[in-house]
Amino acid sequence: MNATYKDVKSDILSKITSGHWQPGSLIPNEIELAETYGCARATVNRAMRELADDGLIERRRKAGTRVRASPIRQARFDIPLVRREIEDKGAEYRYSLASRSIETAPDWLRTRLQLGQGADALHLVCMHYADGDPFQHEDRWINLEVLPQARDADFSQVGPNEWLVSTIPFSTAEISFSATLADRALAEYLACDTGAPLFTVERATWFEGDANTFVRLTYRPGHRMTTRY
Amino acid sequence: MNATYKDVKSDILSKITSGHWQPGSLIPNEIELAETYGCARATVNRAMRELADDGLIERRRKAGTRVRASPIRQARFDIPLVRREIEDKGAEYRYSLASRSIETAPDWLRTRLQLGQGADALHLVCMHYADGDPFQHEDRWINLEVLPQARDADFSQVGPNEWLVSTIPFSTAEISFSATLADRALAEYLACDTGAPLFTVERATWFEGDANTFVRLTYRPGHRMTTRY
DNA sequence: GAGTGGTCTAGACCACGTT
DNA sequence: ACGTGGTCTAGACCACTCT
Repeated sequence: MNATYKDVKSDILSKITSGHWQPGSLIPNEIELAETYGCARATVNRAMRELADDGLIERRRKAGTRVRASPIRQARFDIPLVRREIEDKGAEYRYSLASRSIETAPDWLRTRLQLGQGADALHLVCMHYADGDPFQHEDRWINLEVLPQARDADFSQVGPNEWLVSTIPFSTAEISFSATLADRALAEYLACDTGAPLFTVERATWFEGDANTFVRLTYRPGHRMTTRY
Repeated sequence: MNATYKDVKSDILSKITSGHWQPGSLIPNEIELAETYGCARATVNRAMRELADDGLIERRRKAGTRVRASPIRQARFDIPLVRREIEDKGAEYRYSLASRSIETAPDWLRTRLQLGQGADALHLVCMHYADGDPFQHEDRWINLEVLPQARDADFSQVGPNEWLVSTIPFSTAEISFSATLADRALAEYLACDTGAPLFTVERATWFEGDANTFVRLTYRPGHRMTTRY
């Protein structure tokens, strides 16, 4: 009696994980569950909605609620600023700007960001250090048509990431992970051997339909991105 | 008037993304918002709760609700079965078992899974193909103390992943991504050059406190994992 | 048509944390 | 102490979709 939505959720969850309710099987409807747990239907509804969001059950009007046959496993990763990533490990963060130039966007970038022909872009290469050791190499392009103020921004002290976050805090992004080989330039930046396998993150972000930046982040050898679910 | 929680959510969202409500600023409380939108407080509450879940706002009792200064960026990845990953691309899936043996768990595995000394583990090496081309190499260890039935399972037709999902459908996991170099064996399995950079996923899963499996999945060169947020 | 989940309401009480 | 969000309730109506 007087069950909270958390009580209901965890009880149903345990019925599922224990195998008491088999994958694919039908779960009692909300009214029955409300009676079972002695609570309001809205309380059951919230518990069930969260379980559905977590990918454990599948709900359809009229057809009812079923335990997912093969649960949708999803992992969530926090995408922190490099500075935080480093400082959270208790290391000292240092940033440096390696190069800065204004270029007409190369073809691959125009394709990636859907830019017009001859569009100007600010090209930055930066390094992020943890306790003095190379941690991450950043190769960034900023769309000057959308962000003309980047032309006058000073990136020698503050990284473009932090500048961007304060300039356009909310945007949609496409992010992708892959493995790349250290070429000679990268090897020098990251103080590793040429040919080392490097974990790489690429991110393109948009704000209200316009692409504003593309960045390729390459981590020092051995870097791992970890999460639990 | 008669606003739904989706109306409220998207209106608040646009006030944030447009910069109308600056990062760090205080949002009106639920009662005021309910009056503004002409709906019940519960409706506003649901909208705000979802925005908080999405990492856009920060809520604290008594202190009120604020736009996050630096939004928590989080990406969600679906972790599909390889079979689905391949079939969803419209390619034909093929599986093969390369080796199967029962071994005492090596030290690194015992550490990773917190196994006792001399624990037996089933060691499987498998390949997953897309349209006949190598797609993913799977190096898996299954804890036989927890899953003794794996000893008699036939992994020649069905991959261990699918077997595990149907055997212990729900478990917690630790997953990590990295880049590794193709050694000679991997290069042969994946039909690539030795020294190629390979995207690698490692996953350890637990069920009710007991580790049941550890797997290292290595993708063919050039593989990317992509998502939007 | 009918059963199920999806959502809204008006009100209530509680839990937390700031002041 | 008090203001805010967190949650619950009992009831209502609606939207979807299966039969």
